[in-house]
Amino acid sequence: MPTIKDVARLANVSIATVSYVLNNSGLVSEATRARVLAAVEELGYRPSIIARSLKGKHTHMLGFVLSPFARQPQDPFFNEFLSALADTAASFDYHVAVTTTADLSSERKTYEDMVRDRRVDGFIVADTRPDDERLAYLVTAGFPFVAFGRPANELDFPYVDVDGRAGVKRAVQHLIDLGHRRIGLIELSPALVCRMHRRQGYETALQENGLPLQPELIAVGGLTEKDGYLAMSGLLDLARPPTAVIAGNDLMAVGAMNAIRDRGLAVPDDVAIIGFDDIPLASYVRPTLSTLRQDFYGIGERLVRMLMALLRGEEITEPQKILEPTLIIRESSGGALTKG
Amino acid sequence: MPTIKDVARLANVSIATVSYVLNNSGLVSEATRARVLAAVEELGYRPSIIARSLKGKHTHMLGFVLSPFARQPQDPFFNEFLSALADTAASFDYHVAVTTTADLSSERKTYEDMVRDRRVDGFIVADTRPDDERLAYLVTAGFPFVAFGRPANELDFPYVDVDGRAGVKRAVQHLIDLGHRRIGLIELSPALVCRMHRRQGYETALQENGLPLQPELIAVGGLTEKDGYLAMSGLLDLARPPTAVIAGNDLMAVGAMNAIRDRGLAVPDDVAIIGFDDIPLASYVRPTLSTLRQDFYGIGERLVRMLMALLRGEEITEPQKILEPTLIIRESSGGALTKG
DNA sequence: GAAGGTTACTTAAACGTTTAAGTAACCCTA
DNA sequence: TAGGGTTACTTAAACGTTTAAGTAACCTTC
Repeated sequence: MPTIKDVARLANVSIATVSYVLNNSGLVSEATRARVLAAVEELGYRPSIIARSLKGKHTHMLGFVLSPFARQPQDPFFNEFLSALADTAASFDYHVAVTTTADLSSERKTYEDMVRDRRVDGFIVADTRPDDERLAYLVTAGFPFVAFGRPANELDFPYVDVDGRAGVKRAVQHLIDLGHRRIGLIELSPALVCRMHRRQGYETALQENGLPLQPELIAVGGLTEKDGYLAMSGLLDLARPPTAVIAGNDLMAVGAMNAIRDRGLAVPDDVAIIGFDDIPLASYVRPTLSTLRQDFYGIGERLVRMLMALLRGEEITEPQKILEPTLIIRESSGGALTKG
Repeated sequence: MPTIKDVARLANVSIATVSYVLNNSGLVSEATRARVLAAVEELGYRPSIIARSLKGKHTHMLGFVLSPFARQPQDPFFNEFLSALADTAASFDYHVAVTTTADLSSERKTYEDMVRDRRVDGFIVADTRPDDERLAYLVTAGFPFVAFGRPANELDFPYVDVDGRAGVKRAVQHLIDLGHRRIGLIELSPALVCRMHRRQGYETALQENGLPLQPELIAVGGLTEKDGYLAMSGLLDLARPPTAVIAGNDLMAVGAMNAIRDRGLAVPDDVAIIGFDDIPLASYVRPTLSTLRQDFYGIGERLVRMLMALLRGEEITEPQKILEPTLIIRESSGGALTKG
């Protein structure tokens, strides 16, 4: 591996001159510049990022810590989002360091360690939570980061979020338009900030249509297919079960569909279902799942751009960006069938 | 951020002594060691990995490059495998740098860049291919790496692979035992080494049971659900379609099931299906999918352990490890129904 | 009681960069 | 023609570690 010294020797200049040429700083004559560049080419020289990092104060690394939530193997969020992070980071000559945490209690320590070890220049944090220790730590430590998801409190940082309120409201409206009057909600885990906004969308839609809010139609869900299965079973046990249900994510929606089928009922004829996310599974499952689409790739891309601006001290164009999810109507909501 | 100098000053020793204490090398008296450790504690000192990396020759980073194959959002391989890499690396105080490549042509360059920039100490390469440029490059460059998958040629490197031959053979035997005589195969992409072994398993099983090899029952597949759908459609167009089909992976198996259903036929009554991988989708889909399970998490874990041994110059216990996939019998093969 | 060994340190160089400060040559300008 | 400015470099320090080499004190051993 050639170093800057080898280049300097070959070009017959000092290492400082080589550095100036490479960084386009300082005053270097055209002739010398050409000689240095030729030497660089001949030796196949690449500056050591490590030496650069030691001198400057950046590592050219972005951190992404997998939370116990996102780590569920069936969650394709992971895949699309991470691809976006890596792709976009690469376009800035950055890389993404991925770490995991076994449990929530060690999560804060993981962030602290990465900060103290100066492993990364900034973080991308996903799935904001109420009382989010990660956000609290990073804000007080003054360490650069961006988040997928809003804060639950008054913490100030750049983020991208999806408008769960508007999304769920539109989904409920769609079901009401189809004639449904008893609409259930299988909620996301209370550990996620976005649960609150979705609940608001649900309540607002009912209210605007003059429908009563019936607490028994709101089931505590979670994250997994099993959570959805159990929540739906509970709703079906009611004296008057809902005729349509919105689930907090697609995984739970699929679980709900299985629960309905296992009772000998049909989707969407007996119960219509709408999910959230538009994971690939949504179009594989039969009946295909109506859902609210989040563009994970686009969100990841936008987050990295924001973080890069932050690191460079540039102005962030839209430091708090809310994106609308798209209602994708497939078979499970009955809308496509009724119309077509 | 305190440095080793601050610790040395506080403990009233030289920085060399601090370093010796921290690395458990050199001779340091108990009293001095205790004083240094106290100073470290008081200041909350952490050694700079960057400085360490500059001195030593390692970055404490492992590289994983997402190939255009693995990057398909619906491929849950990604998720489980990467979690394993990150988890296991963390247990060695290592991190995983994830990079993507837009297309195959730029892939080699991505590896070269990471090597030349000394970004990582070693690589984990997934999904070996015939004429694999990545392997060829890393072997000739003498850069440490381990692979998920065997080489197609005589290249020598440590790897973990799944015995696709034995797996498919067992699956075919299972179908034969259920009475099937016309068994089809939807192959994986020819760009993957493992396709060949699976084909061998298919052919061997037919042969051992005295069944003829009928080339028209072998369909060129690919990787995605769509590939499976198209391949199955082709098989169903035959004058005498197969009564059972093995697919190269679960995604294609699901595609095949949808193709069967869209013709008004039933799984497993008209055509039995067995997939490969046991992705989470396999148990969500109805009928649930019989498949050959690969333990992606376990494989990732094993690979990192091998790579760490390689980096430390230790002996690798089993440098070429072949694992048996497990045949998981669910509804789509008809076996469970017949028996139960 | 001097030679040699051990113990417990310190000094200083090195890793590969960046960059402030120094310098020498040249060209203006008054 | 001395003083000052510009140009085009070089020198050397610094970033935070590791580690070979040096050193001084003490302990053996014969």
